[in-house]
Amino acid sequence: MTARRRAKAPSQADVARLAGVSQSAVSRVISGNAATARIPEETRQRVFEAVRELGYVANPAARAMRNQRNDLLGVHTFERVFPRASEDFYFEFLLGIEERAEETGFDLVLFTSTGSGGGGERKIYRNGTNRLNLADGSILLGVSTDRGELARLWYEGYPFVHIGRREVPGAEIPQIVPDYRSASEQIVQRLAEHGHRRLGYVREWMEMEPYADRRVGYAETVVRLGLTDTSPGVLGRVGIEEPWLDEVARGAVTAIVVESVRLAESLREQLAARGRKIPDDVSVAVLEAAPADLSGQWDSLVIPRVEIGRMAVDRLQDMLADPEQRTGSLLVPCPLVLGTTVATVSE
Amino acid sequence: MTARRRAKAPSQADVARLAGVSQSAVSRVISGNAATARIPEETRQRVFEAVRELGYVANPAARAMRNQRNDLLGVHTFERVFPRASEDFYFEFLLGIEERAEETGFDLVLFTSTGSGGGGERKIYRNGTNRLNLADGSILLGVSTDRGELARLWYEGYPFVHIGRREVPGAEIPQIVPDYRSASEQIVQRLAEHGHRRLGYVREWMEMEPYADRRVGYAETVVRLGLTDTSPGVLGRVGIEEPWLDEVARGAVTAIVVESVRLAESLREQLAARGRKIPDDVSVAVLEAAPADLSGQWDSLVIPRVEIGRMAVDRLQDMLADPEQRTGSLLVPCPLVLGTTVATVSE
DNA sequence: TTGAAAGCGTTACCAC
DNA sequence: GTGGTAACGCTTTCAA
Repeated sequence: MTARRRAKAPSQADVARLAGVSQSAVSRVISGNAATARIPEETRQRVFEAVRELGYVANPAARAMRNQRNDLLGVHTFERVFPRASEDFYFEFLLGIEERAEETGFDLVLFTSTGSGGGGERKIYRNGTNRLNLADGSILLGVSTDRGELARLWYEGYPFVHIGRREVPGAEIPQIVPDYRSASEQIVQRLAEHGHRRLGYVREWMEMEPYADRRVGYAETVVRLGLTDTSPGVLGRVGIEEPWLDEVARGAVTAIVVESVRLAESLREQLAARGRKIPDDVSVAVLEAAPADLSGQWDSLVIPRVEIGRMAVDRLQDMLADPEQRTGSLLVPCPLVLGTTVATVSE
Repeated sequence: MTARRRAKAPSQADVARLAGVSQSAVSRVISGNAATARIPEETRQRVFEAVRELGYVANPAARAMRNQRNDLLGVHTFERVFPRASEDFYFEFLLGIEERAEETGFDLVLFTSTGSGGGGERKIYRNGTNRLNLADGSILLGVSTDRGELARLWYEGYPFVHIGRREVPGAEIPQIVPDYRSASEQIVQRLAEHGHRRLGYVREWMEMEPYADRRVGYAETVVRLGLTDTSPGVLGRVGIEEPWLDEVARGAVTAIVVESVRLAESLREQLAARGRKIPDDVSVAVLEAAPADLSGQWDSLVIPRVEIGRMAVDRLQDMLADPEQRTGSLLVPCPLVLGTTVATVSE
């Protein structure tokens, strides 16, 4: 047995010739609903026999061209999907996307070619052509700095969903968005319930929407509950400042809300250097998903990534089924994680 | 600004009409090598202007049909790519595949639709049609129980590479194979160098090729170096048997080679229950990649998964470039990991 | 019930 | 240099 030299894949025409029927008959037997034009059993058999003999398989490109669809869902990440760093941001989204794609009978295209080559940011449009077009619709995820691309994509009417919030002026991009704002509200509320009235806020350097949401949720709730916050972070200053830390050590605030685990860890260290402990002296809550580690579990929140991936697939398929559904986003609740870093205020 | 209702994507014909040139001119300007048929700068400009105005983007299906290629690499896994279990078998292969695909400008199709729906085994052929065809060529990975599918795929001349060894009678499937045989040889050799002469072998229940390779490598080297093995495992009996363990505890063997971490852990426990410690009383080496854990690092081997993924992409692209290269596999060395579970024989 | 033929959007060949 | 045109493989309409 030797492999056939991939000469020319047999076409329906070949099958038709062998079976002694017309090409359209072959098409109808193979993919057409045999119901529409009932083919006599005997003809069907002849066709199937020829198919088997020739090893015919449909040419997907031709099908796609004719049908104007693919059953292909695109996944575009603005950074590499599988980063080498173990801190694997996309993985869980992909988990959900794959699960749901499998369940609904779609294949997935990972747009990797669009890379600029050097591992930098990936672009959707490259020399005028848009690879995403290959798929019926796409799920976009990651940090896109170039909003113009998103706007253009949306304007052109290409069906896509964005995972994570991204505002683009003039375009109502359908998004699946973790509800950081409400999660932040709940966290502040919980701190208040534990008797905390003087809070602090530590922000990351990023200015992306997900952070904006957290900040709005925090700030609003502080005001609504009549709490106070005079920390540098709430004014827009990034990171942890020394003079403020000294004030914290002196008891200026009883609870701190931090945007990331990274900053929270750093905060813990610097407080320790001043002889202050979490949560005995200061309570701390983190506004992102935080794994439990050696020193306990941060009070934090859950980002239901798998579920978000699944929702994105469903949302996209709704769009494909009904082009009217071109806009409309989904807000996904982020449950709180009760950890060991928030205590009732002692005073 | 409101999104265009995805009416009909503009085609080259539309562009040609607007620019007042022929359709073939448009094609040449856009994708044809402008060198072949030098287009005057002024014509090019007109075309580009029309492209911009219409928001034209090439139709990939038509291109694929015409060019008989896609620049799409398929990835077919016989099980779900992203398993929910954290023990993520495919992940590192994918890492390498993605890296290399990006570097070489190919996109990736993940064939998820071929699932039987229930999370069971995925099939390549379903009701006569072969989804893999969508991609220029594919990388297959995982445990395929149905060798007939592989044989058919190969016979039909579809370009693919298999990650991991899989023998299919009559088909010379190109494979990227971790060299377990040679790794096993080296491990036995190393045990011999540490003075071990009476060895034992513990095997998994699986009968797949990768295990066969390990067993051959082990058995051959035991014979070649004049060592002895009278363990149940070397005779083909699966797992760890009680009576044999008792013999081990009595000193019947000084070193044991185990096919998996799972079995090695179990072995450690059962030896401990008999008051025997690794490596003080018995040395143990594992024939798979073993993470360091609390009780130290198993003497084991490295499976260079990322590298294997990258090699698979390259191998596949060689096949695409030159259809003569339809056969030919690559053996990838698995370096040894020197751990803490092999000691020099004390007697 | 079956077949002929048009058309999907692209590229490449061959005249002009 | 440029434009017509055939061809890629498929589905579907329209006749027979």
